[in-house]
Amino acid sequence: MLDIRFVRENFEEVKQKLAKRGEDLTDFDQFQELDERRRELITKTEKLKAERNETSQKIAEMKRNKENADEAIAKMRKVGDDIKKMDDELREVEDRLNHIMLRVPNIPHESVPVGDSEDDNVELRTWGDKPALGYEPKPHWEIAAGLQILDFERASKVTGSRFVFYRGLGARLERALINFMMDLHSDEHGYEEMLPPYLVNRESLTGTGQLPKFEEDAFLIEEEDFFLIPTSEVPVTNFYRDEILGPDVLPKSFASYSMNFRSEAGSAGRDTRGLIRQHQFNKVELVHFAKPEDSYDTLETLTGHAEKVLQLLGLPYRVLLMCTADLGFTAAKKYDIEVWIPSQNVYREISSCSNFEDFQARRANIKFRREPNGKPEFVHTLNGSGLAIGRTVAAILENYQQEDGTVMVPEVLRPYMGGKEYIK
RNA sequence: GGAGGAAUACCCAAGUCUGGCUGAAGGGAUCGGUCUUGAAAACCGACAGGGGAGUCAAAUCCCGCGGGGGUUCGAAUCCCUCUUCCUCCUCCA
Repeated sequence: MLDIRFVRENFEEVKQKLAKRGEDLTDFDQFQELDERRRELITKTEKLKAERNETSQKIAEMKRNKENADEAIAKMRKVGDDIKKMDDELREVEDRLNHIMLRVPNIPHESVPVGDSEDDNVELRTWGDKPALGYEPKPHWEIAAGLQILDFERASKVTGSRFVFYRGLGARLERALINFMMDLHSDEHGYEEMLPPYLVNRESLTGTGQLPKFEEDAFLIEEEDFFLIPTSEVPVTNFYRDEILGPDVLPKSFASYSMNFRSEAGSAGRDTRGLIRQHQFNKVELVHFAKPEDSYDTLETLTGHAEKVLQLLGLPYRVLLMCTADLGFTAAKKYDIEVWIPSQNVYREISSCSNFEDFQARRANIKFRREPNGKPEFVHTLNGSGLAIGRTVAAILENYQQEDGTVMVPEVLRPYMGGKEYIK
């Protein structure tokens, strides 16, 4: 959520910046009117409340002195009615204002390139050599079928499309990657390890920005009004919701492994085969809470941590700076890391590292103090995948495939795979 | 799932029955000071915060006793509702 004061004082500038994202701003135009009406009602109603408080004290005094207070009481009854009416209108105005503000996306950072589509994203760097296979690379689902390590068919029988059974060394590889990444981030990169709840309430999804605008993307347990998490970002960022962190807490970073659940509404027909787009997938997520002046340095560090995983696994990748059109709702700046997928001859997103500045902190009400008795300020939140496990498995199967149908195990994973050099 | 109990400030805790000088007692922690070579102890002092309206900035005012409603001239206190926690029973990995 944007700072309402900032929006009030810089309305045209904000509008202009949001327009760069291609936002529909018809509702946003009501902001000024509602904001003004709100403050007008607050002023009036507070004046009456002050009068009521004062007179109530007098009534109490009169009662103690056994004097007659009927006249004052009658007068206050009328004032009470007026307050109630105005408070009702105020509530309605605030609801409408809130409705608008919760749907306004973040303002892009000045270093973000303006663009109309994903074609305007900027490739910053590439890493690694694409494997020279000397034959037509097989897609990972074919490799997996040959090795009997993934079973999509039985998963559709048991559940439905976009689900999968991992079996044998496939399951072992998935588990190895989770452990490898969690060890790397907690032992080498200084993250505190975390295992979060997989179900969260509405407030949490609102805090990180998935609600109210993107409810159809999440799975809902209607009975309890709980949502399956689409990413650890949601529970871990909301870990500090409605809190004021002491001076010694920041910077704080968590590495969280979780299963993630996404409805993939609107993605029908895309990536229907293989591990790329599943309703359920494992991911190690890196979440940072930073002081405002540090958050852009933190974004670089965070991105480096995600890249490190790919480097150690020996998987070729590139890093993109996302343009204004491809930023997503909550980010002020975002890097995507894309891994090389030989069978498709393209790079595919495997990590997304974002700085939300205080956008999520405002929604989730997460603050910190610089001094023990200092004024609370909003923290900056960031997160990035470190990495999406399913897509990493796909990348390993394809980049490490051998002509005989087996797959070499990247060296760093062998200790996690019982020393095995090949999946065969 | 059944039966009870509880939620007050950073922590503990009185106040709730019986609504009104409660501007929420008291203790601990914390911070500042005295003392000390330094520290502890003791003593002295500070200690509701947070949000909002307002203003150049203030002053001032509003809200606030788990969340949300309600009753009343007036609510920590009465009513409704939700959430969380605790005890016992039942069930369970």
